[in-house]
Amino acid sequence: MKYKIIENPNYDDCHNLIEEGLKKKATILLFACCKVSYEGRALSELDFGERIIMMKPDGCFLIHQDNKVDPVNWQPPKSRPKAFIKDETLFLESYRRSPPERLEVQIKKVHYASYNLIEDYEELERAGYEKDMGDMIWDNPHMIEEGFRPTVREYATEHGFIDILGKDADGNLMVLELKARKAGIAAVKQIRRYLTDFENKENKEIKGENGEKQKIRGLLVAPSIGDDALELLEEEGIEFVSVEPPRELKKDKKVTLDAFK
Amino acid sequence: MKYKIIENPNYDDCHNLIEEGLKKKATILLFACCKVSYEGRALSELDFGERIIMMKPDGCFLIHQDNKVDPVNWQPPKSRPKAFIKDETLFLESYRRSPPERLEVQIKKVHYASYNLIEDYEELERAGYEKDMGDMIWDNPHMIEEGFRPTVREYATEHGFIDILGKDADGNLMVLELKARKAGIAAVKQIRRYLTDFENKENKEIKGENGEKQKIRGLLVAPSIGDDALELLEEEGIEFVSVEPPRELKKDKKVTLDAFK
DNA sequence: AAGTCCATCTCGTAT
DNA sequence: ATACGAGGTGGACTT
Repeated sequence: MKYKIIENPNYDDCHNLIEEGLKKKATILLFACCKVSYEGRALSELDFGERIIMMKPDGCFLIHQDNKVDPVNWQPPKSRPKAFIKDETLFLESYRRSPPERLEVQIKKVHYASYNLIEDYEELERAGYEKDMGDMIWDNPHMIEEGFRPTVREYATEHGFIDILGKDADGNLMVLELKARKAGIAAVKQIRRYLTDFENKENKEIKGENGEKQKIRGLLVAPSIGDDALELLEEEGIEFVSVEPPRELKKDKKVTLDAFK
Repeated sequence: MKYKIIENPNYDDCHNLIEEGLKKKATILLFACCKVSYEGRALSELDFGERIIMMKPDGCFLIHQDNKVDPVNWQPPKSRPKAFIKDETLFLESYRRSPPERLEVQIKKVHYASYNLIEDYEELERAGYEKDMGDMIWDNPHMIEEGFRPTVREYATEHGFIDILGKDADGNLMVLELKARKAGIAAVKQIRRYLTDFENKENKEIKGENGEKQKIRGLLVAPSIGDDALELLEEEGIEFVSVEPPRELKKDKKVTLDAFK
């Protein structure tokens, strides 16, 4: 059986269904009037009201009000769920060891409860992220400028990792900072810090292979840039290159899997 | 009626229930096998699998797999939901104007569907946050040190807002950065930037009211600090004060409400 | 509408 | 286990 629903259950029946759902590694759903207490990284109380309660087989515990994307209270994966009856009242509990966190739900009235044996073998395929941009530029450096040769990705500096490091046609060092969304002031400052790292280490002018002088160029690569960020960027002598994050999903993996059927 | 559930519905019946739920401003729940496409700030595809779908009356749209706290796909509040049948298949859609985003769910099989008229007038009461710490220190400055007098909160600098600005018993300027959780390197760097702002503006030594020399002291106030952050902090001459965020819920509001019953 | 910053951020990944 | 950073961050608040 794929799922089980009981409507208007008493505490005992609901308790049994939850226990059964937990044992079967099912996802449990309740529409119930409840009161919620949380203590852990912070502290919270939510007085009685109707909510949707979800308990997933990985230990997640979610309590959703009738608005917002985020649950009003929750516990993360690997938390330990429990249901028990005390003083003739049904309680749900979820406990986490580290950091120590406890969620307690006092149930006043259950409208219905269900457990669901979910079959899902798919993972989300996504595109349009910073990493995708990095892959694309690494494979097509000319989209930054003719003659650009990327040499290192995630180059470690004192202030963090430089997304892409390379050289231009004249052998000047290029420091690329990628952003998959509109770039703000923070991104410009980040490049500034990377450049300072190089200045500190080996002075701004570096000797090239043939002994000629080399510059260090800072580039912000993003689909667009905010006005204030643009202003700061120009002051700092940093360059901006507009690149849209790639919006292509790789279907290759799926084709390969299909071939095994 | 508080809710309505239909089990193993055909597309038409499910479509009708969703339409009815949307019209009644209910929260809709489905346990269904579906395929999900998203295009907007990024791009994603999720092939057929069983999921829990939730549509809230504020326009939220959530698709939950059987793990993780976060939904695998979603739309934020104020998105426009729609259900329609095309090519004898049920589709759900949610559209958002700005930024333009569209979520499309192709339904293969609905195990059950429900709408739920949720009554909930409570809001979460919470404590243990940075703001609570700020309130507490503002009202009890001696917990930082004897003679500390806070003067400004959220003081604007070039690099952001200083949580609390004040003076010590000797009239030296104090820059407080608050963290409600264990402080990391980022917090130390943040204080460093604030101090630099002052150095740039008026040099590190500032004249006091009586012309005597004044120092600027940077303080990191948090329940604890990481080892690497502590190291950096000592190098930078910044001080650390251990303060736990307050963990008291204000119940006054509730008492007042009870009095009206 | 756009920017700023906190969060029980979550979640992945590397150490 | 911890540290670090990205995210369709979300959400509250300010401009």
